[in-house]
Amino acid sequence: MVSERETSGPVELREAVDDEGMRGFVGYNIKRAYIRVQGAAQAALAPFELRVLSFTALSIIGTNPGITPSQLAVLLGMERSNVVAVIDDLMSRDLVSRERLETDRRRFALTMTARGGEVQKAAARAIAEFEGRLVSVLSEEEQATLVRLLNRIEAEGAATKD
Amino acid sequence: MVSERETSGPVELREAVDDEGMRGFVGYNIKRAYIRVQGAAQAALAPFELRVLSFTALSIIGTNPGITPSQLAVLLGMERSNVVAVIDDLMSRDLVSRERLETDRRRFALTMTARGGEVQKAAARAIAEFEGRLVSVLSEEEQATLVRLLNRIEAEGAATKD
DNA sequence: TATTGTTATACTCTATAACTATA
DNA sequence: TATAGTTATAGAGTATAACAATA
Repeated sequence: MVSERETSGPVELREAVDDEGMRGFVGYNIKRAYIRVQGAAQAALAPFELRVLSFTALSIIGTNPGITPSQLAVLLGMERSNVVAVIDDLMSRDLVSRERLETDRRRFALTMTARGGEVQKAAARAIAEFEGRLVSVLSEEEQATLVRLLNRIEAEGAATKD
Repeated sequence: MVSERETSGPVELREAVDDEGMRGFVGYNIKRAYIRVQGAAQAALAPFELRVLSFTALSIIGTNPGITPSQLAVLLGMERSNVVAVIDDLMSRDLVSRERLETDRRRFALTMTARGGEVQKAAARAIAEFEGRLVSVLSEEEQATLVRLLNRIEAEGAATKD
């Protein structure tokens, strides 16, 4: 059994360190790139007082008028219970409104307000601009390739899990 | 000014919903793929009672013997203060050990123990297996392309930020 | 009985501020 | 004065369990 230190003598400061050992994991590389893009999105959304999650919820409600909180939870990949606060926040700022379904009074139909549409549109432009500063190091074709490869991994993950 | 609902009459359940409106953002696609791969890594590490962050720290210490907590924090992309608990956990389980630097007694040199090396090796195999179930939908060449494209975005983010 | 929205709660992850010991 | 490690704390993000209203 080897001991914890291979060499003996005084311990010296290691000036150069790196994460090369982790780069073999595809997931690690995805994570690192994700952190950068997430940071850019947060910075872009800050002036609108929106978080990435809130913006995503707002956008999905906008393109899916009448969506219920439960359906939204599935798309956001989170529990129903955690969607409540997101919707409450968007409603309190008049970005989203809701209405009970007459056919099933347990459910609510969510819709984006006119004000919500304006905010969403401006926020989307801001994200595209900030994200573009990073992503534009890739050509349009490379961006399309990247998204296609990522989507295949995501789809396989869904297939494995569900 | 348009009203919140374009159509009038009773609200009906929208059976089909989707997130197509978000797919135009490269970051959204990165995030969704990341969630899948992160989930696979968590599942792979569960038997070892390691979290993704702990495994990453353990691996980096293993390939950078003598690294200090501050240097580790930089590589992990987090604050020094949050590294403390990670190191404490790894040390309490005899996966990592530390020793004060004689040249600067404020700093600690971190090293992986023999036991840590065994656990890291087994955990790395488990992650590679679980991650492989997702990533193997891509050819080796496609995987390399994916990593290369992600790394360029990450590098641009670092350049923009730092 | 089952489902939708909701509340309460806890745990993880992360950032900030302040402390200590060393430099 | 400045830096390394540490502690305390707070804010997001997320999961689980239990409840009321409705089906």
